[in-house]
Amino acid sequence: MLGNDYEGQDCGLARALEVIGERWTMLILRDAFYGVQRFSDFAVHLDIPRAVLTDRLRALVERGLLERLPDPDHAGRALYRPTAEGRTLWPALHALMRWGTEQFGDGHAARYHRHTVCGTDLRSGAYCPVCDMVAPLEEVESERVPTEASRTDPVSVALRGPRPMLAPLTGAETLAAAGPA
Amino acid sequence: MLGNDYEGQDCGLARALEVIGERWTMLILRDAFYGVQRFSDFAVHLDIPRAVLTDRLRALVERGLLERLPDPDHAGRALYRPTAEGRTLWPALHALMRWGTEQFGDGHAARYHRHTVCGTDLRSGAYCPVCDMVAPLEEVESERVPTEASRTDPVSVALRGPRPMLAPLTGAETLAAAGPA
DNA sequence: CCTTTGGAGTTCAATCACTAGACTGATCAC
DNA sequence: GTGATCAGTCTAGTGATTGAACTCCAAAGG
Repeated sequence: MLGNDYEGQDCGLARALEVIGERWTMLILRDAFYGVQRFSDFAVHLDIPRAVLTDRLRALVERGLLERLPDPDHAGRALYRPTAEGRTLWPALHALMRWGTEQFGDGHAARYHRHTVCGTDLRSGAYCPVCDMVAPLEEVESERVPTEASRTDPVSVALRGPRPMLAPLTGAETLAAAGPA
Repeated sequence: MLGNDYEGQDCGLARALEVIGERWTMLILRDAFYGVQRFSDFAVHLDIPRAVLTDRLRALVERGLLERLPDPDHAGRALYRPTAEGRTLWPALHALMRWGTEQFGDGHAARYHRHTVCGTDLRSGAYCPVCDMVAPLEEVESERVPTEASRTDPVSVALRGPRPMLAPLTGAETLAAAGPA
């Protein structure tokens, strides 16, 4: 959406938006947090034009929020994974996600995020009130409450959970979901 | 940037981005939280094309995040203020702002947000660790640490603070700042 | 070896959004 | 009434996004 820069603005928010404010970028990061790693899985799950996906992934890798590494199972293909720096966006992203579901929660499905070490549902900003800390992605599992309107693509099905955040979507998962209909 | 919708995505994040994901929208809300209320003040502070500002303000009013009311001091002009619903975005916006300043904190100025009832600096998500609560905008004051590179427009100067969030920028403030140079 | 398939892009024309700047109509200070 | 300011609108030019078609490569099947 944005495309670009807010050069006149000397505020952290403007800096943040220059990196993650473009259309699709936050959704790509969200998927990466959920364990999506392959180009084709992002594309299927997001319904995003591939040219845009290519561009956004490249930008995120350039910015150091994702890392691109060769897929051990398929020569010539790449996997995209959140870097440590990228994972620092988790609380902010969670806060936005929560706001969205709270505002429009009626007809839309909710997704729960739980702190695995204590079983507590996270508050806005991925804060665990029991442990008094921001729950890092490695300690979070998520589950989707299904609705009639849920997407049925293999990636959406595989991500219904409950499953740990960051756990890579395996080929078996997406194939099984797509599988013998 | 975005322009629009992510209709296929049944996720709170997508819903949120449909409302506040367009270019400029979050910066407009941020300014509104700081007390900017007049069209011209938004325009001066953001360096935003006026056609876009008109459009975004209209959309935010339509969505119920801002309210538009007649300016008591100037017939025919309007003021824009965050609604209660709009203010629920504060924690998410604060989290993003914090992330931006942390990522690029070196050369760029920081802005502090303090919980006025206890004097504590807020954590990401506007959380006050001392009071164990999210500090609502009404209980927050902010202050800008000035740098050489700071903007010098009247609105930026007036917002340096310390000053309470939501406190309206008066005509006197912006005039005094612009004043006898 | 040859062909086919599917992933991961790239390229392209058409569309849509954003931008800067000129313009308008209303209000206000003088 | 004149000029200035504000809050917009309009318009033309630019840039980003889109969907479809195209390419390149690796692996699988025969």
